Amino acid sequence: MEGPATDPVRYAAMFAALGTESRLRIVRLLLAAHPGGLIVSDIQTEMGIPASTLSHHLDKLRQQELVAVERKGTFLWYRANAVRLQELLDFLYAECCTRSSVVEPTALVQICK
Amino acid sequence: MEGPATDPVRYAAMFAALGTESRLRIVRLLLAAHPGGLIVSDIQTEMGIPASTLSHHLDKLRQQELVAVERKGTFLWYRANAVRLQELLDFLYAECCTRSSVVEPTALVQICK
DNA sequence: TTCCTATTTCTGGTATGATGGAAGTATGAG
DNA sequence: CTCATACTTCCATCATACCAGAAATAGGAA
Repeated sequence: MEGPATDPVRYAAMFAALGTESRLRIVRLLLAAHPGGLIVSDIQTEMGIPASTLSHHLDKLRQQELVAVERKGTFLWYRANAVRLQELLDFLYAECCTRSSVVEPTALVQICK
Repeated sequence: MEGPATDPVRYAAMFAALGTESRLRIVRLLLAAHPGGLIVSDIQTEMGIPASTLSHHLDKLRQQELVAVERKGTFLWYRANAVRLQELLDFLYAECCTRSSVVEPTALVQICK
């Protein structure tokens, strides 16, 4: 019954989850590896941080559903959650565009080729 | 000499600045009032929080340049910073679109009318 | 000047968050 | 079963963030 989550509390929590360099880098890694995803040890190698610290960050990203995880044998595969990222992008875009004319619609599309 | 700020540290800080309900609501208020902006006491009335608390939030948003302030006589007028918001939106979009194919380009444009 | 309003800064208390070593759990191999 | 690997949870520490009353500053009016 959650709905599309128009309430600012959830979006604030999502922004907060992206609000550290470590977690933002993790999301970037997962986006670069999308849709295949990455296993924790590979993320750890890339990040260069202790396993427990990384696990905490992954947990926070998972709480906000910015990433999803699936076990395959011994390994846990993390991947970026496209739906939530799109929601976040839509929210920010709608705020800047619908509520005001801060952002021009055409500006964004050019970025993606 | 700052440049367009492609580094994730700054974007993480910007996300963090939007990562509380209070500050996200403030930005929404300023976007709704764009480009005129609002004075502090009007924001306070809308938010229902103490002046000192509000001032701290505004300071944090200003540090990340998500809002700008200008004094006109006795009043301080705060307004949303279109440039920074656009940068943030572009960053998120570029990550989701260029690095992967998480987000379809067309999906966003429809939102704005 | 004095007074009033607007807003910030000071100060301190409390809570939340980040970090990481150590121990625990889960899965698969042999 | 034992063992090894992958990852998490437990636990503690430290830093940062949030909050808000009180005091200070800035500007304009009289």
